Amino acid sequence: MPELPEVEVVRRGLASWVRGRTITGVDILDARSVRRHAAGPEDLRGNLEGATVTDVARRGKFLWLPLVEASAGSSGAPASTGAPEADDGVPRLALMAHLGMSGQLLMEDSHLPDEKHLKVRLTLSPAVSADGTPMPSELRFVDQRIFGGVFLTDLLPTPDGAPGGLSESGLPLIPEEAAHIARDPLDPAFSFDDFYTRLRRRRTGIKRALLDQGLISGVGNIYADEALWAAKLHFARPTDTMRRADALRLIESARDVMTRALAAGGTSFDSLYVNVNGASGYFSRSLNAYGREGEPCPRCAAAGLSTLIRRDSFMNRSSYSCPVCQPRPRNGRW
DNA sequence: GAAAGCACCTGACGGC
DNA sequence: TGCCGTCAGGTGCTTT
Repeated sequence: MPELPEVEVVRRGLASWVRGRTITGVDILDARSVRRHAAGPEDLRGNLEGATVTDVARRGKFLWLPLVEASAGSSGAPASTGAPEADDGVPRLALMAHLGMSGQLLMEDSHLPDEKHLKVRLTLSPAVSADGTPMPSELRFVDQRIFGGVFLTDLLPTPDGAPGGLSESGLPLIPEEAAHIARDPLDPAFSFDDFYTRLRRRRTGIKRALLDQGLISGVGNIYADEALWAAKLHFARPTDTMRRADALRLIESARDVMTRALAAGGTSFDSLYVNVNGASGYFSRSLNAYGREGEPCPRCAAAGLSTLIRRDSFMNRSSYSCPVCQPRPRNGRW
């Protein structure tokens, strides 16, 4: 299941394949995967055909391809988003993608058979690699559970003038649909002070806050559990009791676990997450708490204790923690 | 306005 | 063998 490291692996993989290429064909095989494009599949197709991809950017788990449209009037396609037409090479539109639970963005040659859950296919203009070999001609969006999708959105200037997301170009542009998403711990523009100030204003538990993409992005259930385990914090710890040192330790833990996951190519439990070349990551082997119910807590084991990781139901999903390292409060005091 | 609950969705898996 | 229920979980919408 893709979280921030997995999406970043995909972004880096895609960047080398699609920058500067023009979309020459669009096949929408399942309208449910483009349901967030309010104007419908035909409008999406009309706007994409002839557009050129300038970059691949990401904020949190949202990924987008900034687009320079074909010259005004050449395609006859309506500009459904209302973005001003311009011919200055600056992208005004972006193709947004969210992988949801099971989405994949794959670069493949056209002769390869369609995947069982292929939803959208973009055919790209021919290009060759630095070594002269032809690049794959298709960008495919594959999604088994259909929690993800692709849609078109306007690009807006960022309020602070900082890059809208991680990308090679670093343009200060952000898709309208991602403007509410906070920056993630790996983003150079992430502000711990801002995060901590907003965290203290919340009246909820720390894990629920970690999963709120408007407060901090990129953290999903897996890395929330791993970061909380590393920081020795219980998932239900009230946010307004979080000391600055607690919050700092938590953010550094999240940053550390996601950096290591990124280096390992992401976390894969099954075939639902793969990179743009279809390969799985290896970080699941390095998880300390998530998915390890009934197994010894590594930290307790190192101290000679035989504590077992427990699983609790939380927010209609599972939460894994160590009852000794991450204790519940005593007498209501944290 | 903020927090919490729920629907969406498909495949794997266990129990009968 | 086949059916049914449960589980997995990110996001947006609805309810409180």
